[in-house]
Amino acid sequence: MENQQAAQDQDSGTKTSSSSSSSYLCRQSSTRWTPTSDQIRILKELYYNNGIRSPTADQIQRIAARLRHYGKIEGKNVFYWFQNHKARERQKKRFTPTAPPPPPSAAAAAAVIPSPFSDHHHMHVQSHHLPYFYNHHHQQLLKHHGGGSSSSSSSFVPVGSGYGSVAMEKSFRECSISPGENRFPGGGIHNFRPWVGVDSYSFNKVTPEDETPEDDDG
Amino acid sequence: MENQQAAQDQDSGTKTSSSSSSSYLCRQSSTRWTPTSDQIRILKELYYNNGIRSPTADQIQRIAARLRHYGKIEGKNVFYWFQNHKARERQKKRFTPTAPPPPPSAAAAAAVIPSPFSDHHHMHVQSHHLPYFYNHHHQQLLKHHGGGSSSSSSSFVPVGSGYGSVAMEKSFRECSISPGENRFPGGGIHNFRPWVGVDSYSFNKVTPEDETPEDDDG
DNA sequence: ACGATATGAATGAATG
DNA sequence: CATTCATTCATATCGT
Repeated sequence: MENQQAAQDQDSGTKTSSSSSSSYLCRQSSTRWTPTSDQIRILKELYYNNGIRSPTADQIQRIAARLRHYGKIEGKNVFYWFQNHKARERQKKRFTPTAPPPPPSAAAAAAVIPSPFSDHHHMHVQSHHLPYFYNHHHQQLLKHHGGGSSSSSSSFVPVGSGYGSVAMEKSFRECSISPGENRFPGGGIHNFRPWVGVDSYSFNKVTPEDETPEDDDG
Repeated sequence: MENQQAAQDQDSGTKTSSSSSSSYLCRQSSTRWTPTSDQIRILKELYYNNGIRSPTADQIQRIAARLRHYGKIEGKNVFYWFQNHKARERQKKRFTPTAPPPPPSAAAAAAVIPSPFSDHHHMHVQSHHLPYFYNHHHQQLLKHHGGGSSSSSSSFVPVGSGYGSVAMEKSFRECSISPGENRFPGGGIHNFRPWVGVDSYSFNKVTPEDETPEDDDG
């Protein structure tokens, strides 16, 4: 799963199909980050072996810097990856009431815990035909270098220096095309994206549980 | 919906037989979940009659438990089904720019409900309903996910409301993070993105092709 | 058999 | 952190 195409996205690497003679010009220049196999491998290692679930800003920077050797990647990609990975694991656990793990109160249990849901990932090269024809545009991302923080963590200790708890509240997460003096006062304000502001809806999830599982809906 | 047939029942997907041995080395998870007619019927009932679009983990368990009576099913299947169903319906709506009389009231939402009772798609009936062209350019609708009703009540709820008034505007995504001068105060705890920090001074590109930030692990 | 479509599955990204 | 959306891949099935 964690590997669908694993294309080289650091450059305009044209994905060449190594199966059919048809010249499929698969697009990989999507807007989203397409992690490479190596990146996935490292991320998983950090996740399972190191037990990193919610890396701090410091860790994210370093991880992104390291993963950049294998392809274009930004800090936010790392952040999202961990967020998603953790969230999905939890989510899958919620879906399946099978084996509710009792809290062993052991925080050091950072072992390789496979997903109770599907720990297999397909390893193919997605060399198929084009699903449909689509016009792609080139979304060239800005190129920025990574920070050169020499913390030199050991091979096993967490990459983090122990920043503390990152609350990571709601902040505007992206797009700063307008290079203004966007400084954030220490008062603690919630920044909203200037280009959006119509997401307010009156409805809210009621989380109903009054569903009769027998014949109410039938 | 090229519905297959209710044959596999609780047994695993043995209906595939994998007659055509493709050159693909990986068959992923083999047979994916093939919902039975009863399962689909119930799912659609829950979707249309009950207005469940995004069931909570709690409901997913219950639904899966109930549907398991008609065949092997897991929580993830229910989850994916609702996710996909909702997404596809929205997708179809998106790709219908012609002759869609704009239903002003929520009553129109009920109009789009294709009568789950009469619409037994046991075989391949009603399979052709939309040409389903895929010539979508990168124009997306405004993100306004307000379909979080998930009302499991037996009462009929006007689901689907909120898809009418869309401005069809989208801002650029993936604008990279170059905030410019915005740097976070040392004592700041609010609104800081872990993935940024090094980009703060990215305005002054010192190394355009920098690749080796440091050695954290090695 | 091939192509197209329908649809399950996966995941990056975003919001609340 | 939970939930949702958008996009894409994978594949079963049908139409030709």
